[in-house]
Amino acid sequence: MLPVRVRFAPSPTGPFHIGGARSALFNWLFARRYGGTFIVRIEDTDLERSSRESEENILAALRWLGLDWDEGVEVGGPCGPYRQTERLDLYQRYTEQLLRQKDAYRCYCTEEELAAEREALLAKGELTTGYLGRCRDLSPEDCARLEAEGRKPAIRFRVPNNDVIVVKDLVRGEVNFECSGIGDFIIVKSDGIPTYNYAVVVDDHTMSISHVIRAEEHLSNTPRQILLFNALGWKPPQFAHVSLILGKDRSKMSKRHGATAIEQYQEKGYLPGALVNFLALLGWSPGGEEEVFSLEQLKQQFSLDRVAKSPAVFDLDKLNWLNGHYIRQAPIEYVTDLAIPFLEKAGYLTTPLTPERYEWLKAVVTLAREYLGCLEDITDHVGIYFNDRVEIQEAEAREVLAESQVPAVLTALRGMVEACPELTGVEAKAMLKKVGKEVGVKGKQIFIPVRAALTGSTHGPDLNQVMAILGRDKVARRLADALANNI
RNA sequence: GGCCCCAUGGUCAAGCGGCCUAAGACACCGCCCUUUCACGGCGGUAACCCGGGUUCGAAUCCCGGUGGGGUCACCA
Repeated sequence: MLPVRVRFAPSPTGPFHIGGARSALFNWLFARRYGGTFIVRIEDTDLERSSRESEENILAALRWLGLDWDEGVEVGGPCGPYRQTERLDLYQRYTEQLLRQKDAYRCYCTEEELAAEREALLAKGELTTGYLGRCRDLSPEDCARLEAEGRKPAIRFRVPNNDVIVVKDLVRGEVNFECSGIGDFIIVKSDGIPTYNYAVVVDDHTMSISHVIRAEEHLSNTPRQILLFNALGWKPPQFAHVSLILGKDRSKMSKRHGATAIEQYQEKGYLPGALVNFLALLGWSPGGEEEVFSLEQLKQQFSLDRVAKSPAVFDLDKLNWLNGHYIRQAPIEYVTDLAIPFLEKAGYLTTPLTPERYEWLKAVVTLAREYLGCLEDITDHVGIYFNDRVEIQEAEAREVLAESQVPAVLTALRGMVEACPELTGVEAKAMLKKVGKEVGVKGKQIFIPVRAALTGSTHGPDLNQVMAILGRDKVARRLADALANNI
């Protein structure tokens, strides 16, 4: 078997899409699983829309996800350059070959003419399938005349008439396409830049790509590419077309379905490991009952024959669950560090933090992370620790505070707290117990009002820990406020 | 519309002719744990798109229908 060489070949024309990330992941996993090479190539032949900025975004996102590449932009390699606009002379060489072989020809039709032609056919009720072939058999004299008019030719590939192209796909099996349904397509635009279908073939061959793993939207392009491979006398790589990621309404995932850019998930506080785990399970399954996998585990198990053929709906609920799981499992310092920017942005915090403050923050995050689907949500759960005054969150809290035993409970507790130099969780627990004895009430009658007085809510994390985090002074003051009916 | 792909619970999915009175996960519901909420544990509701074949036997194979999706650019 040939050495495995796979590539991820994004076009840097916008934010890095979740679907692109999954393609990248599958390629990376495949390379790592079989000891192959993972290549990143930039397909920037759309001069209008491509930008260095979005190229850098994509590369940064790849690194953030933990997907490193062996060859490609920035790292170099033996098959470079890895940006298509830097390989123009290469394409030109093969264009000349195709022209010479008469597998390609110059087309002088303008975009306007083609659009008009298409419209005319549509008006007659005939749906078009590709180019009609006006310039297919131009004589050298015709070409000279057209060029004298100032027309710049594009170059089209001459699709043979009655052939059938068979795509042997590793996930879909054999897929047949009639050439009659294809129509001569442009391989070099009139500005001399190759089109996607052409550049991809030259690059995949010259980079010795063994497997092309990409989204299903490219399946119908594949026969064109195979035609090109054949005309150039090259052996096509193996193909594997992975089904698309769909939005809730079952159409291709797009902006209107919510966040589609990797960057957005990063900004909301999703952990790269969780995202990778989630994406891997979208369209691929290891078969067992386990759902949580590290990148390391994934790369040991991944295989194309367990890739599903049917499209998958992006389920945010499941992502949130998985991400929450990662947030709860990860080392507390890691999660704390990731949470800091969100807390800063919410105005709860200013950095740098003193070591004491950082330790305190870790305790806050420890309690808060139990509730999180993503880090962004942490700000909804920490107000009680940062705010100066307590705000009643629910009517029930107010009702609880109005109960008859409450003044005695709060007064007793307040006395104990004020007499205590440093309030720890252990001490808080002991105090609450003692309050019960002194006042002669127990259980809920103590805990719920104390919680309400301290946090404005009747539920929340472990009360002892909450008290320890608030500290002696804040607890004492809040108890006093509650006693004075001041909240 | 032409061409192509796909079809198991609301969602992700296991299943690759008998082990299926169909796994697991998310979501949902109940119970337990707990001072409360969450986490966690236990349990529950819920699916083979339809119609024909093939076969002793079909969720699994074949054909047709229906439904969904993709693609038909001098975008990738």
